[in-house]
Amino acid sequence: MWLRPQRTSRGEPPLSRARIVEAVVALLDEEGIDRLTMRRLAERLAVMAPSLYWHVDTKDDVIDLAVDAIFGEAPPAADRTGDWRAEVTAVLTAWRATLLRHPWAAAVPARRRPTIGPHFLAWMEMLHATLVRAGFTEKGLSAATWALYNHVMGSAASETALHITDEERRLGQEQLRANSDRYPTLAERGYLYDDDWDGSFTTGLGYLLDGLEAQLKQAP
Amino acid sequence: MWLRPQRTSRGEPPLSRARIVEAVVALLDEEGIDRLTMRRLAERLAVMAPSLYWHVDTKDDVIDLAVDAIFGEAPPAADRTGDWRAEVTAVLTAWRATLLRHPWAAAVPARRRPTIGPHFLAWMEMLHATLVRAGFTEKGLSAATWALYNHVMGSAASETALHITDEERRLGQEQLRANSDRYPTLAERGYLYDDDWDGSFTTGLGYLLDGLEAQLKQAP
DNA sequence: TCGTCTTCTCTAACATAGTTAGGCAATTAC
DNA sequence: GTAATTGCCTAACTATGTTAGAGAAGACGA
Repeated sequence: MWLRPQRTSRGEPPLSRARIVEAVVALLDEEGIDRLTMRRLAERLAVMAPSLYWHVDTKDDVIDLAVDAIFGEAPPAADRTGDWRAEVTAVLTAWRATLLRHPWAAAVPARRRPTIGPHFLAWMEMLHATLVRAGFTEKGLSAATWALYNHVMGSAASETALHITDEERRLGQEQLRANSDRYPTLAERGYLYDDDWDGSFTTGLGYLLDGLEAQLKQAP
Repeated sequence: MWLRPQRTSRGEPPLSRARIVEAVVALLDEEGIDRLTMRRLAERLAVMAPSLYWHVDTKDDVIDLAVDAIFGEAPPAADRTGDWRAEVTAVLTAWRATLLRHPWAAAVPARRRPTIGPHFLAWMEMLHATLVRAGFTEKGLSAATWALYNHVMGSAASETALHITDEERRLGQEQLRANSDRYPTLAERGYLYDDDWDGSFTTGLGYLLDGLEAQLKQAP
């Protein structure tokens, strides 16, 4: 008994959901989602893995908490300029920045249940409210929301998942050229040739907003 | 020796990469990606798990093969009507149908390396070529490709991942209403309220195409 | 025809994972 | 002061991806 280390003398605060969340985000940022294990997470908290299960039900819960946590870092700004295009752009740009700060995050929702954490919902509320004020209703609102949602999430997911090295890019180009009969356009222009993700996001968002604006003017 | 069953007398064709691909797609379709294990896949082929590794390097390879295989089922149609909007719509609609036939597929690329299987590349070539014929070049082409890519993949991923039961939807609505001060718009209109995925896809695609068309007319 | 080589599957096993059971100290509640 | 609760621990179970190495069947050359 006397040989065992005293728990409270470790100097660190006891385990708590908040500390777990903090630790898992740090772990994901530093090592990526493949290296997230309950044991590694526990180690970071100077605790044994099963202890985590007192505060959390499953590993999936931990991931859900992590995703919601990053959306809580920078709550959506709410400057109602009256210019809905600018507002949507601002929301989505900040949204995207959050996802890129935590490159593991964009891929998570695609594979799992709907994200319904409070912080994420705040962003969704922001986007939704802006579109409602812009004049969208019913099906148009739904389609606009999903299109914009897919654009942010998709572009962030693409950017973070599709990173390849120069060597891989070179090899890919080689393969394409070797099969230029099957892929003439790709062989000529390249595939995954463009690294200007910011530009693609912004330009693509512009396309979408142009289309949305036209829709609004047509049926207001 | 004589007691052991003879291998070739099992009546089934021997293991091959093609048979593995066929089996993994069936397994994924029937049981989903969470239930894909090398042992279960092997069982389906009346083989022990380690035997698979003669034909395949890792489990990820198997998944890559599966994804590419489904894109080979229905090779992209190539009716060049001259109407690029109709052509893009046709390609993306078929693309989406493929993803929805195999609900596990849309989530895969988001998490992994770029898809560069031959069948998938054929679809990408189709989309790319259509946009090139429509008049897109350089940055605009890249942005258009990614925007459309994200729209198909994203909408299919959303549709297949975000399915919730009526009970869950009811509970979610309840939660939102209980917090209607934080989420006024969502509480009123609902979140995940709309099941018209087809409609959202088509309408959203319309927005995008409108925006793309405007861009083309502006700077041809 | 014999032996050797290649091909392919098997058995056995390892390391790592998520998760559960149950114990035990510290703290809190009465 | 005793009893209940909290919250962490050790030990262990099951599942999974993957490797090592044995061995059978056929191919192939002498």
